[in-house]
Amino acid sequence: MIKKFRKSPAVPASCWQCPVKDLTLCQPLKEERLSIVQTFKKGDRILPAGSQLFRPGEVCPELYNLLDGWGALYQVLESGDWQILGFALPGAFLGQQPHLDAPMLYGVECLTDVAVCVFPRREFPKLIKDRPDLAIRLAQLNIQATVLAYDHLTNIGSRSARARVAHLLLDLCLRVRGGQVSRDDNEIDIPLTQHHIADALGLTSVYVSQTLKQLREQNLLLFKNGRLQILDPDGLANIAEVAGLNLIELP
Amino acid sequence: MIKKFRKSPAVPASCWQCPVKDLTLCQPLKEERLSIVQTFKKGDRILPAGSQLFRPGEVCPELYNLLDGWGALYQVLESGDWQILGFALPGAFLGQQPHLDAPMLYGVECLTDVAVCVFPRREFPKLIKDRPDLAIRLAQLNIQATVLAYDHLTNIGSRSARARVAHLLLDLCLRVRGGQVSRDDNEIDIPLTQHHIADALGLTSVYVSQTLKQLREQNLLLFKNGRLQILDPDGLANIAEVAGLNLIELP
DNA sequence: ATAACCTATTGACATAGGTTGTTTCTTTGT
DNA sequence: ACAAAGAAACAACCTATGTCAATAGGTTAT
Repeated sequence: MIKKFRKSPAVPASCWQCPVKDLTLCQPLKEERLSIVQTFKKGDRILPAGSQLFRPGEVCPELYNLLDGWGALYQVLESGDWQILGFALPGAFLGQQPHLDAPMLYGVECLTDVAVCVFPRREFPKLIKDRPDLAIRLAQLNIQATVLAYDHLTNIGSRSARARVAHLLLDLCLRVRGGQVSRDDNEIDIPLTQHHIADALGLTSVYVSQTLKQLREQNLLLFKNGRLQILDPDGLANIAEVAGLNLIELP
Repeated sequence: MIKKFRKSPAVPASCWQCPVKDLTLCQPLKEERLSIVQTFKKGDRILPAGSQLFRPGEVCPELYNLLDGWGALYQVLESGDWQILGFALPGAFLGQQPHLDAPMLYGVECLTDVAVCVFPRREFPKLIKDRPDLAIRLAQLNIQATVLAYDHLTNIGSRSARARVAHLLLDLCLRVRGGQVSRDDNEIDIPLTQHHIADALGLTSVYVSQTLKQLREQNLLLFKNGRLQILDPDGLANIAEVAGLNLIELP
């Protein structure tokens, strides 16, 4: 767990002060209409790094807006292996499932201290019912999630270890920065251990270590203690075999 | 391409005769309300096996309801490698993207002759706007797609080749059958070559061949010419390391 | 019936990445 | 400041899967 560079998260006083109101489900709600959500939400919550927002197999009575911090979506198999499905950044809307009341098909672990806004699951359909803009926004968020998963899938399924690591780190960098990586302002916090990276990419942590060493020795990047520096964005993108199409920008 | 066992697809005379009207986007529309879609849709289309519904990178002016046949969603990388992201069965709603007008981030290839119902993309928001039930249904379909992608991800990222193959075939069998696999009625058409399976699972076709041979010699399954027989569902499920949670049932 | 082309099978060999274990470095808590 | 726990680094060895090449069977088109 890497906490060093992270401030502890705080919850907003109200929806109008919400730090992610323009990123998450609430995006379509302008000013006065935000009260819809303000009265619907169950409250806010702070969770410590390492805790579970919910676990696979568990019936979870809530849905969450990630306000601050990072989460990891994961599944675990019989063998005990973890697979990290993706990383959730502020603005992510978490906890949805095909069947509202079914046991969760995946879990979310907090990678940092985390602040979430909590919605009651059972009432949720009522919230979006008769609110087409919210329903449309929900559909859009879910497509984004699908496409993110597709890219991750391609990364794991078709690339070498080096390319996978390069691609993941570049991608995270872009998501944190909202689309831009420049050569000067290139240092960001990525609260992941090499083990997390390994679990996300279907590799071993020791091989991730070797791979990062390689990339470091080629002056492509530095990754140390949850801090990433992209030294050579173009070189990295090249190694990552980015087909141009695969870098998603989020609206 | 495997056509032998397949009948050629036909398009329905109208939405009321649509074979997938209760599976796809239109599910919430009962009887008379189906006319909404009937007047909105652009028409139907038949595509031959091997053709592309749309290609990655291309701007696609339409959205599709898969009426009959199978498709494969895929991405391709610089190196020329394919990654199959998932298989589309009748009822799938295809062509969505985070940005309506952007070049497609993935492609869809027809694995069999295929019939689709065509929607104009630009007008699509108008269709679901003010129709919360459709918007909600859309969101739900998209969650299903995400969860399917998650399972696929876990399969590729964490399992051995044997387990991957077993898992994929079991999963397809369940999707075709709508949730049930019995020991007697266990033979289904799966219009895939070993090469498709390899591309979906991040393996080589020659290794898939060896793996299938193994599974065959252990009397677990038979896969020949696009026809799959599950001989030992429990044994297979065991090999597939199914954590119980991972078998999705579609509503 | 023949040719051309996929698709699958098999075998020999190569390698990317896994495993295990030890050491060293950081971070965290007292 | 020190101890304990967690991350990372390094090395020696191993194996699951890939690569290449040759063969054979099926399917489609002429």
